[in-house]
Amino acid sequence: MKLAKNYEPNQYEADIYDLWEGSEAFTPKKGSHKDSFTIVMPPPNANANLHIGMGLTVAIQDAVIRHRRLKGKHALYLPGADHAGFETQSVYEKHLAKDGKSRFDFSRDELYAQIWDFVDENRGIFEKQVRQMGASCDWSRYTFTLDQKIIDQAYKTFKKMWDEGLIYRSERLVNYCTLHGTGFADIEVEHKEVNGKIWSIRYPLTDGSGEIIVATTRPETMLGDTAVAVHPKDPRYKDMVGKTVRLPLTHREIPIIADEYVDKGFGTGAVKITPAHDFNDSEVGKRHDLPVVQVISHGGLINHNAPEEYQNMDVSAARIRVVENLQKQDFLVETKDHLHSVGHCYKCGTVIEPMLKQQWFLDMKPLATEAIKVLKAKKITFYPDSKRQQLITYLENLWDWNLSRQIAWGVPIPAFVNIDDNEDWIFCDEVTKEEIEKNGKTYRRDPDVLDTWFTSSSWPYATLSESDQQQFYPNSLMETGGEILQPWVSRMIMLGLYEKGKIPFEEVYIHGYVMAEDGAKMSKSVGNVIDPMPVVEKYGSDAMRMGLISGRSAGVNRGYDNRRVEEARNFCNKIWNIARFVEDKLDQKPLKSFSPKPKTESDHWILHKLTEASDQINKNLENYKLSEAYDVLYHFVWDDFADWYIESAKTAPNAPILAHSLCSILKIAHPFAPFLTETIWQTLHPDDKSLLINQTWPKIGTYSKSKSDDFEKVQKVISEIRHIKTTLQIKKGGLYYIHAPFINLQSNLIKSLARLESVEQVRDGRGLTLISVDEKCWLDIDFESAERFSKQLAGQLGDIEKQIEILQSRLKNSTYVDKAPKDLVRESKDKLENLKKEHDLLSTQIAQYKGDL
RNA sequence: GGGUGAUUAGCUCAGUUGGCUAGAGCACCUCGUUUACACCGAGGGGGUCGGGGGUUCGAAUCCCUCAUCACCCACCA
Repeated sequence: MKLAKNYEPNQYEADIYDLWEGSEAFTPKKGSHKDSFTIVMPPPNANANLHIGMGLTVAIQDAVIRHRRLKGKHALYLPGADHAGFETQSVYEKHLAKDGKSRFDFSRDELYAQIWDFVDENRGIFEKQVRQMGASCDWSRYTFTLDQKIIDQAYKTFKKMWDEGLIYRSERLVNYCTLHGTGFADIEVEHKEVNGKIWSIRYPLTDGSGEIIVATTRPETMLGDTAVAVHPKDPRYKDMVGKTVRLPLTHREIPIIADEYVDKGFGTGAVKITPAHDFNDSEVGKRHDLPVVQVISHGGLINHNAPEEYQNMDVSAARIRVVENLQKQDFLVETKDHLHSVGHCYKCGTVIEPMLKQQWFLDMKPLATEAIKVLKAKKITFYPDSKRQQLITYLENLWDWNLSRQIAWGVPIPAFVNIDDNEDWIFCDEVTKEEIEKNGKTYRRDPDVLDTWFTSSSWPYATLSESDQQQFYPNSLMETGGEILQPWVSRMIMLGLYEKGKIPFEEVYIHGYVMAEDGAKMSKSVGNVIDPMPVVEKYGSDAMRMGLISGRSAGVNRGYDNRRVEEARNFCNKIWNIARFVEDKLDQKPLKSFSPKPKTESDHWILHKLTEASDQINKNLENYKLSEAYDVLYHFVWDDFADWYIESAKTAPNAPILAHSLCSILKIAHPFAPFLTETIWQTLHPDDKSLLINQTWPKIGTYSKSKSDDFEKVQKVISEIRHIKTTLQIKKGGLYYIHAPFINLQSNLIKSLARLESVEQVRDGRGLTLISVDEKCWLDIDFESAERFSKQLAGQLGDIEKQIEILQSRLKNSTYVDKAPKDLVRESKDKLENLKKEHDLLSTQIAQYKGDL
């Protein structure tokens, strides 16, 4: 089989993936933990097609996995999908809305079943797309977050925490979205700056001795006020503490209390306290044992605890009415504009209402403390390291975690309450039943489900069987985007330590977001989301992967750049054509059957360069410098191998060296361009069942360093001549054809390239031609370009003189000679010597050139 | 309010403990009718590394300060 002229990725990619998947290549062999390498894929949401960010995820993770596999590790890349509880349900609700329905038209079980089908369909699409991107995952270990083993693990953990008193049930303020009808964890609330107003309101003292003026941004909540607070050391209000005020509009009598929480400098220094609808107020209320008056319902309407006038109004309407009435009754002192931060539902943008609710909470203190310890001890390496500190800060300020969600799509909370007293809770994992009997009593299931992060936080071990855990836990690398550092990475660390007593992974690599091409964040509502699949179809999966990796470093957000993908596509084609050239010289023998025997200087040089490149790429990949590794590969293959070695090898190709080099290039390029390299490998091993994916990283080649250096000297000469006028070219039959102005240089060059003893000269009006005696090689000298070059040479001479000056003054500086590292000083001296020589050479050349003309 | 990161060529970005004339890709200009490749080859132009100050023999790199832009966190009514 011959390689076609251009690389057309979509002709090969699907077949190649099947070839891999059909073999055992993706399944790691059994072995020790030390000899293994694991990445458990952060499960993408199973509710939608993949976007380009997943392309980057796969590109990075798969490159690392393939590299470790080539290095001889038992590499496991475990794929998965996330049911993404609330996320998925809200996507599905949008589907329902199109048909004019809402989730409240269905029972929980019906809804659950419908979403299950919906997700099942999408999961197929997503799995196919991950395959198209070339991810070398072990599909036999594929895990969905609603698989029984994950649920079992979640219940096991839940029970353990329950038994140890870490999980508790409590009526507390939670972040509540009145539109979605569910509570959230703190991390899910999005704070936005909002231009609001701040109102100052007169609260008259009941004893008629005056008034106190409070400032608030939410006047409607005053319907539920149960106190006014001032700072204990505030002289303005010292005498008022202990008195009571008559709450305007509702006319309830509430006390004035003193609490450290109040900031004397803000507003009027007096704060209204609404324990039912504000987190701070709730804390103050607890300290002072204040009553809690809830005036906003879970649907976001004012309830029966408020005066009738306001009942069933929504919050914003109530606010307007309250302000109007305050003004009418002369309680309003002033209104000012006020910029402040307000929590919003991250999905629908509804203002989050702090709402009193019975929920399950997890006490985070003990878990966080352990996690902070391992983070501070650097037991886990972070790329970039700044993310580690960020996590510590987060963990240090963590509040208890609200585990309850009032949605259908998720893992039911395995808790049942005694229907007689509504207080006696028992743990039971028979969650398919609504009610159970125990000890002659009836218990009803908690209708809520667990926060999706609670189940997915066991991901590093729950995905693995018992025996797998021996080999693959802790995982080697957790590679993920920065947006889930806090909600997910932190919790995996806490739960891993809690359940397994070990860190869940040894290294964490955080990639930045792929932004839209203009640098803005991609979002569905803006409509600038980039779909990776058309990119894969147009340029190939390899080009997309390399294009995303190229020039991108850990933790940094960057826009998608199609030029990078085109660059990578061209690179794929370059490798392809290198393979075609080499294929011609192989004489039908399999690529890997050659052992290299370097003959010429260039042979030694390319083996040296190859060794250097494979070494650097290896080191960069080990340190997760994907972009740098790719860069080394790109320039080695293109500049060194294609532009220098192949060009110089055209006259007398050394097949074993070409074959060996290509063989190595395929291996070191494989992590970046798996499809392309495997396609070439398969084509060049027609009668062989071996797979490139299973080969081993290239061994260090043997070469002579001095001969390699010799070739670099030749390169330098050639470069100089090219600089004069372009063409070092090979005619049919392998003739050199060179334009150049300098006889001496030319003669040397011809000799070094063609190893000739003598040359003949022919001169005409336009220039001078040098021809080797056997007429296999000649140089054509063009006076016109020589003229141009003379100016450049003069410039060059000037540059060298400047450098000499700098070096000389540096070396005259005694502090430099004393303080700078000795080898640096020596280097400077050597360099000065070389520059001087170069200067002399150039001067003579210029003189000679004038003679030539 | 607190924190983090960024600012380098026309564009998108590299530049790991301070040390070769600051790099790449794309774009631009000149040249080339080459059986590996025009998804190509050779060459070229283009940057006072955001401004200012400091430390140092030496700063894109360390410190201070100012400016602009991102992002994250947060219970100041």
